[in-house]
Amino acid sequence: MNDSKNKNTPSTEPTKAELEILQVLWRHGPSTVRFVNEELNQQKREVNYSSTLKLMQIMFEKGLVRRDESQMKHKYESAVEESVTKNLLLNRFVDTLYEGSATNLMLQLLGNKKTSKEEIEAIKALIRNLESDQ
Amino acid sequence: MNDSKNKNTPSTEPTKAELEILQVLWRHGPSTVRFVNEELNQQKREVNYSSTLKLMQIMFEKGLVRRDESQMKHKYESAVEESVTKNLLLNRFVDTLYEGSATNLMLQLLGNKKTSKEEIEAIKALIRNLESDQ
DNA sequence: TTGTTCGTACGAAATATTTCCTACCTTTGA
DNA sequence: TCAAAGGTAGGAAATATTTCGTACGAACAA
Repeated sequence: MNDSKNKNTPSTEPTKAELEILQVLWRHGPSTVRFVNEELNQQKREVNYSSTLKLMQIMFEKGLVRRDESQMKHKYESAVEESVTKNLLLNRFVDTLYEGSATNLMLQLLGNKKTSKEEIEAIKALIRNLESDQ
Repeated sequence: MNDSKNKNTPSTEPTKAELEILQVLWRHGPSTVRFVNEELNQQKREVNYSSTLKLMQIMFEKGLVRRDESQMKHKYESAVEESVTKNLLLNRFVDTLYEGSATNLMLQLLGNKKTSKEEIEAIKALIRNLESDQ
């Protein structure tokens, strides 16, 4: 089944390369292939224009993006919501690595050297807000 | 460069299937191929014995696992530490999806429907402990 | 001893994903 | 008008990953 009409949930998980493209679209809104390609080259790595084009065409077929073909330079935009997609990936991640337990992930995060003191502070503040809201 | 001598950091990211095998090894310690294969079939999905074997041989070449060949039934064990590997994957995940910000990930996690009330409670408790420790 | 079971090794096929070449059309500027 | 620049489409190659068939040796039971 293909739920390309469903604006939210990607029927198929975006691959790594597809995710990079989605990020550009989420950040910049409707964009041409050339723009996306230039962003990728600038932000990530060398990619040939036609590679980006092909990928975006595939994403179109999968329903991951919509496109406006009224102009020659097609405008592509994400067909899946950022938060929903990230949530999906996050859940999958937590399921496979932390037995589905967000707490386990948290523990890892808080013990993680890459998580700075400021980050931990921010997280604590976040929790305090949640607590007072209740 | 191949750091298979380094007990901790995988030189190459484990793939999805490799990760499944590592999980079994982490949970059960040194195991035979047959045991791992049976675990996978029970916990995850149908896999042919020789597929599991092949994968574990590849992991051996990559230095992801060590093996004891003194018996005919080789015993494999993880050559990469669970927490280190998970940390690596977690960091990569946070980098690609949340601009490297653990806080951003937290926000997503706390707003996530799949994260139960109990989970959130546990996280809060966790933070309270951290606070009082300081 | 001999056949059956269970092990390893390894090539190769099957899939999934990514990259790029090439054809061909449209736009634009000299 | 026409060449150059820039678009799309799509096939096919290149890679990465996963799966499995098959050969062959060791162990074991009849």
